[in-house]
Amino acid sequence: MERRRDRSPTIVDVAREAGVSKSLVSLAIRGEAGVGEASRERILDAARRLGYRSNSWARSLARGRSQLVGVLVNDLRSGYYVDVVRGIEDAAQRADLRVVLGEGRRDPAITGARIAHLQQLGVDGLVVISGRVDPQTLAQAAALCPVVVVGRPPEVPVAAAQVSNDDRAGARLAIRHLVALGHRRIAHLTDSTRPAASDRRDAVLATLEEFGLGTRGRVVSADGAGRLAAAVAARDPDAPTAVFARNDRTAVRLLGAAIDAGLRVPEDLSLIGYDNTDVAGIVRPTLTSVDQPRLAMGELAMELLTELSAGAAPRREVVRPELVVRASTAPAPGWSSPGARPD
Amino acid sequence: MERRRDRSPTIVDVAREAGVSKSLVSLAIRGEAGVGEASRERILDAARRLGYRSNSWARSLARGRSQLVGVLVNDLRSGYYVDVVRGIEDAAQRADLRVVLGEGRRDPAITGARIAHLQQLGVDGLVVISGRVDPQTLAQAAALCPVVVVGRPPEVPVAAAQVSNDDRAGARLAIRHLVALGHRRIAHLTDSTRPAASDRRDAVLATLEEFGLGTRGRVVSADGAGRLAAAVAARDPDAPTAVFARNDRTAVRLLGAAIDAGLRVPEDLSLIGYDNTDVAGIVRPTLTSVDQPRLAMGELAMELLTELSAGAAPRREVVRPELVVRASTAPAPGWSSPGARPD
DNA sequence: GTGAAAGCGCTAACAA
DNA sequence: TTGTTAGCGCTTTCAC
Repeated sequence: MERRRDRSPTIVDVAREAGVSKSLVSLAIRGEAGVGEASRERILDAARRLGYRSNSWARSLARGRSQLVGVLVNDLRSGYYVDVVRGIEDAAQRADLRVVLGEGRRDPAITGARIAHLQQLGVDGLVVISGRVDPQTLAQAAALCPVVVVGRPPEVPVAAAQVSNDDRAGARLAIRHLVALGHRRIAHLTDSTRPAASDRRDAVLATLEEFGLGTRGRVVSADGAGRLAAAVAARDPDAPTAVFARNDRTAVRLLGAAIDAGLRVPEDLSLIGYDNTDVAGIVRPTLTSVDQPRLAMGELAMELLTELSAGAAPRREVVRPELVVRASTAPAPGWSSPGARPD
Repeated sequence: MERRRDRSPTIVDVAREAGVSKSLVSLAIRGEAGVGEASRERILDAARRLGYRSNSWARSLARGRSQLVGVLVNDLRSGYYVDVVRGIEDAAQRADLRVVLGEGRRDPAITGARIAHLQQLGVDGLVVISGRVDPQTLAQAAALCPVVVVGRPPEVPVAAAQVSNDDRAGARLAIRHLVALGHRRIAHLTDSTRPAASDRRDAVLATLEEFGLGTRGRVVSADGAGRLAAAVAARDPDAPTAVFARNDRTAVRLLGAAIDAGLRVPEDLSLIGYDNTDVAGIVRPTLTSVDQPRLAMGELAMELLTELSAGAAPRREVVRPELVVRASTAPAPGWSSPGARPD
């Protein structure tokens, strides 16, 4: 009963062609020890002649694993995720694993569906790079296979490992940089209450307080970017001279609004983003931003995944962000020499 | 011989629990007809109780296909590819297929490896969205499963279907727009000789010629963006007043160089990109760009793939680009009223 | 070093 | 409507 007229060759065909048993072919093809030099030669040769291609469905079925790691990213348009993925891919390659990718499109429902799909595929492990994933989705996923979370979703199952950056430290870097430049009215532009965002916000307020710079009205919703720019343009005495946005996306949107409002950046308004994505180097002025070591985070994620698969307890790693100073930040208007550095 | 201590339940377990045979379970779970209402109920119930999850390796192995379509994109950072993927995913969902994604990182070698990997996975079909793929790679791929190419690699195997946009038409749109704005010295910024790029270039030159606007020195290499900006800034009488770049990436790089050189865009220099990616709306001034209907192209690709899988002959579809006018193009310096439109 | 045989979990023909 | 059985292509004991 041949299903397909010209089925592709199997180890049985190779075995017949080489005049050996199929078990030997299996060993030879995987490069296992315990095959005579002569047989090995004949087998590999026969395989080549026949154009043999190993069937991964059968292999996975027989071995009970696939050598596949699934990676779910929140949004492919953001260079942030893509860089983490590359870190993962590089590490995976070294571990002789293959990566399959899925995108959640910033939607928890789609994210859940894609995660289910990846697990359906039979991945040996899963890396979820998204803050937009329901705790329940994540818990279910972690029950099925090793899971590493990169970033900070609302909740991380106890069984899962995690890689994240120190958001409080990152926010402090940004605020201290602005204070050092003489800024006194500093606003934080944010639109989210998820852990990363709220930590950044808390750290902003704490740091402002530390410097005795009132915190009232210093947190602005991201959709108020236009109003904020207008206020600065109108020389509102309460308007900030510098803004730290929760990420580059938000910062770039404000930059657009500021330019549209006729402001000069950084002369009239300094601006800092977060994530140091490629767009930060593309816009003008180029954007000062807090950098997360994305490639390293990806590689770290694979490391944690490997540990988990080996049965180790899940670890949580926090990496340190760094400030990358570009052209969007300058001394506050009227600020001359920066006496003692505030830090 | 149990390999894993707590192996997950199989149809056999479900069958035992429901007191029926495993074939009936198989039918019931897939929702096939020919299962008694009572049995179906009992089976699904048992499956739920046991937490049964169908094993896709076994299913694929038994059925000879995976319901998977592989998608290879050139570069995930570009919104262009991502949008095409979304079109594909939407169409795939309707056809009850799942998408697995791979990235070629703008490198033919990596692209080849990823394509091989996707086929190793046993995809039923493959969509390659990349101009950066070797003819040989593509030919090998097309020999293994149905392949649809989106875009214009150097060569497309006869067995493969293709979706592309009319690059000549797109280039004409751009040039005509600039001519209509009174520009007479128009340059084309390009750095590639692959089919799409060279068609755009040819169409640019042909269109300039059509309008009697000399073509000498009108094609500038992309890495000459800085020099070009400098020439404009120096008021070189030969310098262009408008530039059509081969894509948004290149256009945005030139925009940066222009701003860095102290130029005002579009007052001193008009600028058009190609692809209408998200970055076009993000930079300031916003970028006029030639739009390819990416979502539709993705859906079309899935359509062609379905046809191919059904045994139809491969088709080549060419879609029409459109010009999206934004803020980076303005009348040429000294140009007053645009008499009769040149088109 | 090599071969025989029993699975892996599922589908699909065929019988009942 | 339901059960039986023979694969799908590979891995992995266990004999030889």
